[in-house]
Amino acid sequence: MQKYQKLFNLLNIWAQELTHKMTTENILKRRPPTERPAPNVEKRPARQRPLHEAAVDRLRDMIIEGDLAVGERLHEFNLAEALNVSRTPVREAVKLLATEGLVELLPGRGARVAALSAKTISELLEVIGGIERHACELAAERMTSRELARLQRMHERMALHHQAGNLHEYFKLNNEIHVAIVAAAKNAILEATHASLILKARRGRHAALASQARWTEAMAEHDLLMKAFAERDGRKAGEIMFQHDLRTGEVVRQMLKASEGH
Amino acid sequence: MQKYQKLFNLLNIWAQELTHKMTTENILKRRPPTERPAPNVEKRPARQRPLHEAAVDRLRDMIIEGDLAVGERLHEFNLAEALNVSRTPVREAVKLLATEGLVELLPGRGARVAALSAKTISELLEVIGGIERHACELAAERMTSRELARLQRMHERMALHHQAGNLHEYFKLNNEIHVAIVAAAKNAILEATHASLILKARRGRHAALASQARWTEAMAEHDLLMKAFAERDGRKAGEIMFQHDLRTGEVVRQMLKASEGH
DNA sequence: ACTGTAATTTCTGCATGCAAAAATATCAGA
DNA sequence: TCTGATATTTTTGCATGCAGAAATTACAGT
Repeated sequence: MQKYQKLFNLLNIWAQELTHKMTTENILKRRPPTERPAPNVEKRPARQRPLHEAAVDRLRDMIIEGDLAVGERLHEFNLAEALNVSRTPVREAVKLLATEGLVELLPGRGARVAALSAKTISELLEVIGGIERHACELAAERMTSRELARLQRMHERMALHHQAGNLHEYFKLNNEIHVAIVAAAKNAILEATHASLILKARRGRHAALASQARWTEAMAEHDLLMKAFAERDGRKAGEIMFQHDLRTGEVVRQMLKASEGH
Repeated sequence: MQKYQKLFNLLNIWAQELTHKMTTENILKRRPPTERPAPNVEKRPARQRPLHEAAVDRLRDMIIEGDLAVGERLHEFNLAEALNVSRTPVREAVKLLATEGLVELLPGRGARVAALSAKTISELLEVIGGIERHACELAAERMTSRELARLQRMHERMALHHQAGNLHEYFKLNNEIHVAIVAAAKNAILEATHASLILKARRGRHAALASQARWTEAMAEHDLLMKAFAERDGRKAGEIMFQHDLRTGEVVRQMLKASEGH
């Protein structure tokens, strides 16, 4: 709980005071070159990935998985301890998550986990729907036959998981299919925009996992979607996708609404 | 050029060494409450806006306005000096600009201004087109008559600027109209997504400023757009907007292509 | 008990220290 | 003069210091 942090710092100052002169001398009299190679060999910092990046990912997961409750304050010190880094990378990570909309910056008071209201998830899926509709239209024109075939195979595997009642695998493939369609549109900006929105929507995704009725319905919509792609009818595919997303949004919205009411 | 930074630091250490004990004592013997109010009165930190935020905006402008050339390395120390802050807020700002796509992070080597290729601007405007088409459809349904009237007035003012040959004011209003239409769609996520894309596209905007032929054409398209809105025909408005954006994209792309070739 | 105020503690925001990586300069040997 | 090794400088990435703001607690006066 970071009690007496100031006192802790003070003790550190005393400790440093004692060793300060030595440290300064170390800087002045640089280590002779002869002894440099040896000690460096055993040292294995082994860090290729920047800490702030790891921090972003860890924190994002913590928020999406609900480890950090909505509205909870993000304490730099505590998070830094939890992630075993200093406050600096944590601060950078929090700023990034703020641009993603996962956390809310309180000027002068840090940040807290942003609320994910039923309204927000609804808006999110409306936008995702628009983007995926656009992606379908472009993909129908631009996708190679290889890509189309791959999509078909993914779809079939998803159908198998549906029949087997394997909800988790079904959802995973479902997500991959959506991503693959956007990728087939061959527009990097579209892909990146979509990815960032999908990420935010993931927070509400677990809510959708609960609806069995919607599951079967969604499967049927995906069937129609693949038919439209087979005919290379982008307009039709887009419309199906759009409605598919809007319906998903409505289901998630109602579930969140119900849990909000409670 | 940050020559001899290390030496500079070293001198600082010596200076601190001299005052260190005093500082420590100041911390121990906290200032008595009686003399606290007085010295604080004259102090005017006068900073309500976080430095890192100001840094983001300044840097973004510098990149968009071309003060920082494409591919140029971003040196924390230099930028910090230029903006009169320390490296910390600069680092935070650079990270944010990286998520916006304006700069490119080079792991272990800082960052550089990201290239804005003809392809990228083309993709950007394709996505913006898709989003604005969607916005038109939603706006036609959701916008109030007040909003529609306001849009009409903006359009008329823009037409005046067009006739007067006032390019700068024309573009400003043009931008405001696009933003207003997206706002009328009543979807905060859509609005935010659009805003962030527009921001990136601003980098290529000055290129479009040059084309007089496109200017007149674009004005005609806006006329059609307003007619469609008057009829509350979202589908039609959306299509017009989409084509409008694609054409703008094509013009900017060709201009950038030409300047790339040089 | 309740409210407002002062004292205390915690926390944020920024500055700066420092080790190690990267870039650059130096120079010996071909 | 070029090449490659080595020394030097610069730069980054992270850790940590510290002032002041915010939050909390303690407490006096009602």
